[in-house]
Amino acid sequence: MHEDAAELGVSPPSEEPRATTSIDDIIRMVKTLIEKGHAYAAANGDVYYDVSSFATYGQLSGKHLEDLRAGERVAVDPHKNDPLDFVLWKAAKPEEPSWDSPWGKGRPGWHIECSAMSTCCLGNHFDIHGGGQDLQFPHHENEIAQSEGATGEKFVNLWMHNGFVRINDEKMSKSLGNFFTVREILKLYKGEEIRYFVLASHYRSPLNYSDQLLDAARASLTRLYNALRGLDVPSTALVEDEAEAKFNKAMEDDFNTPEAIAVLFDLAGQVNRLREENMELALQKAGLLKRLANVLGLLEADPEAYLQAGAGDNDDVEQIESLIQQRLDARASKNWAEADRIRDQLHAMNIELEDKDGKTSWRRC
RNA sequence: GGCCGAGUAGCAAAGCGGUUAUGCACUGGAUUGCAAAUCCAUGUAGGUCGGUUCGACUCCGGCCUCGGCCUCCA
Repeated sequence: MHEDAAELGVSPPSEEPRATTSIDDIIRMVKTLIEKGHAYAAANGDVYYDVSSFATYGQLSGKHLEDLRAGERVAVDPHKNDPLDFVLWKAAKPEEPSWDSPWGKGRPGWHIECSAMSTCCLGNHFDIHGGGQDLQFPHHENEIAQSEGATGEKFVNLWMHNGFVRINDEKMSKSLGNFFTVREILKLYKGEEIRYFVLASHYRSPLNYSDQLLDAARASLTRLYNALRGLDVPSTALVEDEAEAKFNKAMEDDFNTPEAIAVLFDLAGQVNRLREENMELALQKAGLLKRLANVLGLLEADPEAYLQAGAGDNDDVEQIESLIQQRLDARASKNWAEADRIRDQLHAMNIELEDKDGKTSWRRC
């Protein structure tokens, strides 16, 4: 998993706590919740959270307790005071791993694990908590109730719930048989292409996967790299530019990456136009383009290297360059038929040529 | 059934009560030996039915469709 994440340009986490090594913290939090009147131990050895003790329960997901009770569809556990109460500590079952606790042997409930571990690693109050949209209720709702109930402090400032990946507008799932992994896609597409594909729609929206969309991502990225190609891009670029303000505004608006990417294309167009008439300014804009794209983890590669790299192996570079030289010779003697034949041959190898200023560059397509 | 969220041109995807989103694809032109890349110009939208407004893709309501959650597990 870490390898695949790295391929997509995802930074590794600084801490990865495990529930099984956080049992003491979990027990401590459950005890605190009981002491503060937010939880109760039932006769069967379970400990439950008393939802009615937390006034704002349901606020995150916009739910009301009455609606939730009305929607009950399943037989209620008789040990709960209220059907909505959820388990903090579960009495041990014979075949399951268990730990000692003040309430007897048992194991933690799912929700409390996350509250205890996040509080331990990040403190009582932290800035951003993310997760899939399916976790908003009840899991995140329960985390808030637990953490704020235990600490008396605000839990997190901002919740980010991402949409699901779908395939042909169907949910990706094992039962539908349309399940595949990042690793499999990485055989066909570069990590940066997948990253672009993900960033090209808002994180809250569902993301529909298809090879056509990955191809489109590839084409878009090619345009951006083409704008930088052949330029000696300065590492320090324009301090002030309208584009930067627009980019930042988009990102500050709940990570509106599609809008931020549109700014990148505006800059790419400017660079392309300025190359002819004002190289100095073109370089400044290119530097800005690269710097802003880097914020999104894009355009970090050398353009030439990127455009010539295949998704798989590429051990045929020598052959390609030899063919290009043969074609240059043919062109020099105005043997257009031979030149075109070689270009067709390269095209069959998915190589696209570009003649410019007497030189020929190539890229994979 | 209840509660949230969404429905934008050929494909994908944003903002915005009136003025070009953006990318790919398509069309015409420039450039090129021909291409490619690039530039210029242009076409194609807002699920549906109503309402508010001088004016709605944008606000309000109904309907339709899709997604998430509403039990356990993580």
